[in-house]
Amino acid sequence: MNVENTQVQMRKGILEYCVLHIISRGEVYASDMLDELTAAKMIVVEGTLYPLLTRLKNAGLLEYKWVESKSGPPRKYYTLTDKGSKVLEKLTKTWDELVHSTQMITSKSRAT
Amino acid sequence: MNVENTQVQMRKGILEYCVLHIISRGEVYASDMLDELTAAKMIVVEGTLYPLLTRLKNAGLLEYKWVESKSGPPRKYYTLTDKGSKVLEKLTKTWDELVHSTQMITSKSRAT
DNA sequence: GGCTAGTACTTGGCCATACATAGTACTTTT
DNA sequence: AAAAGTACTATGTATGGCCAAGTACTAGCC
Repeated sequence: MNVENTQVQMRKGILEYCVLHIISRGEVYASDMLDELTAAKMIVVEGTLYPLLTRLKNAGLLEYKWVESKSGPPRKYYTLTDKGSKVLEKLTKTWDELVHSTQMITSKSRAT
Repeated sequence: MNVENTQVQMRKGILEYCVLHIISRGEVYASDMLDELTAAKMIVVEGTLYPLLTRLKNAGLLEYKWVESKSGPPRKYYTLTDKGSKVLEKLTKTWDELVHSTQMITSKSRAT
């Protein structure tokens, strides 16, 4: 057990929420998302993002279409399904509650 | 894959942070922590909390002493070690950054 | 003394996700 | 045709939260 590992654990689940949110704003493909996640300092690597997208797609939250690219192989552009939108709503609520709960606990100061 | 599961995943790591914070405020035993976590709507069950405490203790972040109880078996009262305090500081930073990163992403609205 | 109920803590197994790493497929450049 | 770059796929590992069953101690009761 070390700090780095806990930091990894903290990201679990939250990444899924962020990815759904990014896709909800319009069609994107994986590298776009990686750029945005990296810009927000939400460190993610390919090996994490691609399997996540596949999981979300298999769960019926996403769909994609192939789009030809001018510089390389075709890309999968993702969009949210209705089901995906509903899940995103629930996750937003869950995340807000989690932040709130954590704040309730960590804002208390030492008893004297 | 379902929403409940993601909600469980979101708690990963965060729970550790909350537990360290609670202990940092003074000696407590497991049931006290369960009460506070439940009050903050951070749902936790025994089977999660006890193993977590054991992990943290084995990692040298916590220590405990047995204290006799008037109504049942003796209790383990936990306190933070120096190492535990340092880890708590790092996790506080990590958590704040994570909240900030998530906010950066989820506060963006749909592109038009 | 033996029995039940309640409290506190322990243990083993299951599952899902983040990550590392290696690999496939397509396009462009030289 | 070979090399380089981009996009996506596949496999295996580690970890933490949870469930469920179990152990151990105390108190109250007959």
